[in-house]
Amino acid sequence: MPSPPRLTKAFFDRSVHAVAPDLIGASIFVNGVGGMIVEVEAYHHTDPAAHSYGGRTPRNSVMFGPPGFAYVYRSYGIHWCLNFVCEEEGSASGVLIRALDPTAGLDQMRQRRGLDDARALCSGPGKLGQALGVTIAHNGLPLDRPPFELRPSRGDIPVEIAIGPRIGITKAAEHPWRYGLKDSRFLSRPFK
DNA sequence: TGGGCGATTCGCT
DNA sequence: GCGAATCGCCCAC
Repeated sequence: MPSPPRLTKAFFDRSVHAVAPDLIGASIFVNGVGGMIVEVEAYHHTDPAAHSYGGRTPRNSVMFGPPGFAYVYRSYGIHWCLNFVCEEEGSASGVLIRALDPTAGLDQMRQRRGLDDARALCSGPGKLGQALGVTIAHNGLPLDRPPFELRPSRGDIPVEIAIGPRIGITKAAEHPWRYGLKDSRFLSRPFK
Protein backbone atom coordinates (compact mmCIF):
# COMPACT_ATOMS: atom_id res chain seq x y z
CA MET A 1 0.00 0.00 0.00
CA PRO A 2 1.47 3.40 -1.02
CA SER A 3 2.16 5.91 1.73
CA PRO A 4 -0.16 8.94 1.71
CA PRO A 5 1.07 12.13 0.01
CA ARG A 6 2.97 14.62 2.15
CA LEU A 7 3.62 18.34 1.92
CA THR A 8 7.24 18.84 0.85
CA LYS A 9 9.57 21.77 1.37
CA ALA A 10 8.73 22.99 -2.17
CA PHE A 11 5.18 23.59 -1.00
CA PHE A 12 6.43 26.21 1.46
CA ASP A 13 8.93 27.80 -0.96
CA ARG A 14 6.25 30.21 -2.24
CA SER A 15 4.65 33.48 -1.16
CA VAL A 16 2.93 33.26 2.23
CA HIS A 17 -0.18 34.55 0.49
CA ALA A 18 -0.12 31.53 -1.82
CA VAL A 19 0.78 29.02 0.88
CA ALA A 20 -1.72 30.23 3.49
CA PRO A 21 -4.96 29.54 1.54
CA ASP A 22 -3.48 26.28 0.21
CA LEU A 23 -3.05 25.08 3.78
CA ILE A 24 -6.79 25.26 4.38
CA GLY A 25 -8.04 21.68 4.07
CA ALA A 26 -4.56 20.22 4.55
CA SER A 27 -3.88 18.16 7.66
CA ILE A 28 -1.21 18.37 10.33
CA PHE A 29 -0.30 15.78 12.92
CA VAL A 30 2.26 15.96 15.72
CA ASN A 31 3.15 12.48 16.91
CA GLY A 32 -0.07 11.33 15.29
CA VAL A 33 -2.28 13.88 17.01
CA GLY A 34 -3.95 16.54 14.84
CA GLY A 35 -6.50 17.21 12.14
CA MET A 36 -7.54 19.39 9.23
CA ILE A 37 -6.33 22.98 9.13
CA VAL A 38 -9.31 25.37 9.04
CA GLU A 39 -7.71 28.73 9.90
CA VAL A 40 -4.30 30.39 9.33
CA GLU A 41 -2.74 33.84 9.15
CA ALA A 42 0.09 35.07 6.90
CA TYR A 43 3.02 37.14 8.18
CA HIS A 44 5.82 38.65 6.10
CA HIS A 45 8.89 40.46 7.41
CA THR A 46 7.83 43.67 5.62
CA ASP A 47 4.68 43.50 7.79
CA PRO A 48 4.89 45.48 11.06
CA ALA A 49 2.78 42.80 12.77
CA ALA A 50 5.35 40.08 12.04
CA HIS A 51 7.81 38.98 14.72
CA SER A 52 10.57 39.22 12.10
CA TYR A 53 9.77 42.83 11.23
CA GLY A 54 12.39 44.34 13.53
CA GLY A 55 15.17 42.08 12.28
CA ARG A 56 16.70 38.84 13.44
CA THR A 57 16.80 38.01 17.15
CA PRO A 58 17.46 34.72 18.96
CA ARG A 59 13.72 34.17 19.32
CA ASN A 60 12.75 34.64 15.67
CA SER A 61 15.90 33.28 14.03
CA VAL A 62 14.10 30.22 12.62
CA MET A 63 11.92 32.53 10.54
CA PHE A 64 15.06 33.75 8.76
CA GLY A 65 16.04 30.22 7.80
CA PRO A 66 14.83 28.02 4.93
CA PRO A 67 11.15 27.21 4.31
CA GLY A 68 9.47 24.06 5.53
CA PHE A 69 10.41 24.38 9.20
CA ALA A 70 8.40 25.02 12.35
CA TYR A 71 8.65 28.36 14.13
CA VAL A 72 7.25 28.14 17.67
CA TYR A 73 6.90 31.10 20.00
CA ARG A 74 5.41 31.78 23.42
CA SER A 75 2.35 34.00 23.40
CA TYR A 76 1.37 36.11 26.40
CA GLY A 77 3.82 34.17 28.50
CA ILE A 78 1.44 31.20 28.49
CA HIS A 79 0.64 29.68 25.11
CA TRP A 80 2.78 27.99 22.48
CA CYS A 81 1.90 29.01 18.93
CA LEU A 82 2.92 27.09 15.79
CA ASN A 83 4.02 28.66 12.50
CA PHE A 84 5.31 27.28 9.19
CA VAL A 85 8.30 29.13 7.70
CA CYS A 86 7.66 30.06 4.05
CA GLU A 87 9.34 31.60 0.99
CA GLU A 88 13.06 31.56 0.25
CA GLU A 89 15.67 31.56 3.02
CA GLY A 90 16.01 35.02 4.54
CA SER A 91 12.50 36.08 3.59
CA ALA A 92 11.57 35.74 7.26
CA SER A 93 7.93 35.03 6.51
CA GLY A 94 5.58 32.45 7.90
CA VAL A 95 2.05 31.22 8.40
CA LEU A 96 0.48 31.01 11.86
CA ILE A 97 -1.68 27.91 12.31
CA ARG A 98 -4.75 29.11 14.20
CA ALA A 99 -7.36 26.33 14.22
CA LEU A 100 -7.94 22.66 13.37
CA ASP A 101 -10.84 20.37 12.82
CA PRO A 102 -9.49 17.60 15.06
CA THR A 103 -9.52 14.13 13.50
CA ALA A 104 -6.82 12.07 15.25
CA GLY A 105 -5.81 11.65 18.88
CA LEU A 106 -8.88 13.35 20.34
CA ASP A 107 -8.51 11.52 23.64
CA GLN A 108 -4.98 12.83 24.05
CA MET A 109 -6.16 16.33 23.09
CA ARG A 110 -8.93 16.18 25.68
CA GLN A 111 -6.44 15.08 28.31
CA ARG A 112 -3.99 17.88 27.48
CA ARG A 113 -6.73 20.52 27.26
CA GLY A 114 -8.77 19.30 30.22
CA LEU A 115 -11.93 19.60 28.12
CA ASP A 116 -14.44 17.34 26.39
CA ASP A 117 -15.92 19.65 23.76
CA ALA A 118 -14.28 18.85 20.39
CA ARG A 119 -15.02 22.37 19.18
CA ALA A 120 -12.86 23.86 21.93
CA LEU A 121 -9.84 21.59 21.50
CA CYS A 122 -8.03 23.41 18.65
CA SER A 123 -10.10 26.56 17.97
CA GLY A 124 -7.29 29.06 18.54
CA PRO A 125 -3.50 29.12 18.17
CA GLY A 126 -2.76 28.61 21.86
CA LYS A 127 -5.37 25.89 22.23
CA LEU A 128 -4.03 24.13 19.16
CA GLY A 129 -0.50 24.20 20.54
CA GLN A 130 -1.62 22.73 23.83
CA ALA A 131 -3.79 20.04 22.20
CA LEU A 132 -0.96 18.89 19.90
CA GLY A 133 1.69 19.07 22.62
CA VAL A 134 3.70 21.72 20.77
CA THR A 135 6.47 23.40 22.79
CA ILE A 136 9.67 25.34 22.16
CA ALA A 137 11.29 21.94 21.66
CA HIS A 138 9.59 21.88 18.23
CA ASN A 139 11.06 25.23 17.19
CA GLY A 140 13.28 24.77 14.12
CA LEU A 141 12.23 21.17 13.38
CA PRO A 142 11.55 20.21 9.73
CA LEU A 143 7.93 19.73 8.79
CA ASP A 144 8.51 16.79 6.44
CA ARG A 145 9.49 14.25 9.05
CA PRO A 146 8.48 13.11 12.53
CA PRO A 147 7.21 14.26 14.91
CA PHE A 148 5.45 16.30 12.21
CA GLU A 149 3.30 14.87 9.45
CA LEU A 150 1.62 17.16 6.92
CA ARG A 151 -0.79 15.93 4.29
CA PRO A 152 -2.23 18.00 1.45
CA SER A 153 -5.92 18.68 0.99
CA ARG A 154 -7.70 15.60 -0.32
CA GLY A 155 -8.79 17.47 -3.41
CA ASP A 156 -12.04 15.57 -3.79
CA ILE A 157 -13.75 17.92 -1.35
CA PRO A 158 -14.46 21.47 -2.58
CA VAL A 159 -12.85 23.98 -0.23
CA GLU A 160 -14.41 27.42 0.15
CA ILE A 161 -11.87 29.89 1.53
CA ALA A 162 -12.95 32.80 3.71
CA ILE A 163 -10.66 35.85 3.95
CA GLY A 164 -10.57 38.60 6.55
CA PRO A 165 -8.42 40.76 8.85
CA ARG A 166 -6.08 39.06 11.30
CA ILE A 167 -7.00 38.69 14.96
CA GLY A 168 -5.45 40.14 18.08
CA ILE A 169 -2.92 42.46 16.46
CA THR A 170 -2.66 46.22 16.57
CA LYS A 171 -0.11 46.97 13.82
CA ALA A 172 -1.16 46.57 10.19
CA ALA A 173 -4.49 45.26 11.46
CA GLU A 174 -6.29 46.29 8.29
CA HIS A 175 -4.68 43.71 6.00
CA PRO A 176 -6.98 40.77 5.08
CA TRP A 177 -4.36 38.12 5.67
CA ARG A 178 -6.45 35.68 7.69
CA TYR A 179 -7.65 32.63 5.75
CA GLY A 180 -10.21 30.05 6.83
CA LEU A 181 -12.50 27.25 5.83
CA LYS A 182 -15.83 29.00 5.27
CA ASP A 183 -18.44 28.22 7.93
CA SER A 184 -16.27 25.67 9.75
CA ARG A 185 -17.43 24.96 13.30
CA PHE A 186 -13.82 24.91 14.46
CA LEU A 187 -12.75 28.51 13.68
CA SER A 188 -11.32 30.58 16.53
CA ARG A 189 -13.86 33.24 15.54
CA PRO A 190 -16.32 33.43 12.67
CA PHE A 191 -15.49 35.39 9.52
CA LYS A 192 -17.73 38.38 8.96
C1' DT B 1 19.46 45.28 34.25
C1' DG B 2 14.48 46.62 34.45
C1' DG B 3 9.99 47.70 32.70
C1' DG B 4 6.50 47.46 29.18
C1' DC B 5 4.21 44.70 25.99
C1' DG B 6 2.05 40.86 23.41
C1' DA B 7 0.08 36.75 16.45
C1' DT B 8 -4.28 34.58 23.82
C1' DT B 9 -7.48 32.27 26.71
C1' DC B 10 -10.87 31.84 30.18
C1' DG B 11 -14.19 33.11 33.56
C1' DC B 12 -17.39 36.29 35.04
C1' DT B 13 -20.96 39.81 34.11
C1' DG C 1 -18.27 42.12 26.20
C1' DC C 2 -14.48 42.90 29.51
C1' DG C 3 -10.52 42.26 32.32
C1' DA C 4 -7.24 39.32 34.82
C1' DA C 5 -3.74 35.87 34.48
C1' DT C 6 1.00 35.29 33.37
C1' DC C 7 5.94 35.51 31.76
C1' DG C 8 9.35 35.44 27.94
C1' DC C 9 11.18 38.65 24.82
C1' DC C 10 13.15 42.91 23.50
C1' DC C 11 14.71 47.57 23.74
C1' DA C 12 15.95 51.51 26.36
C1' DC C 13 18.50 53.17 30.08
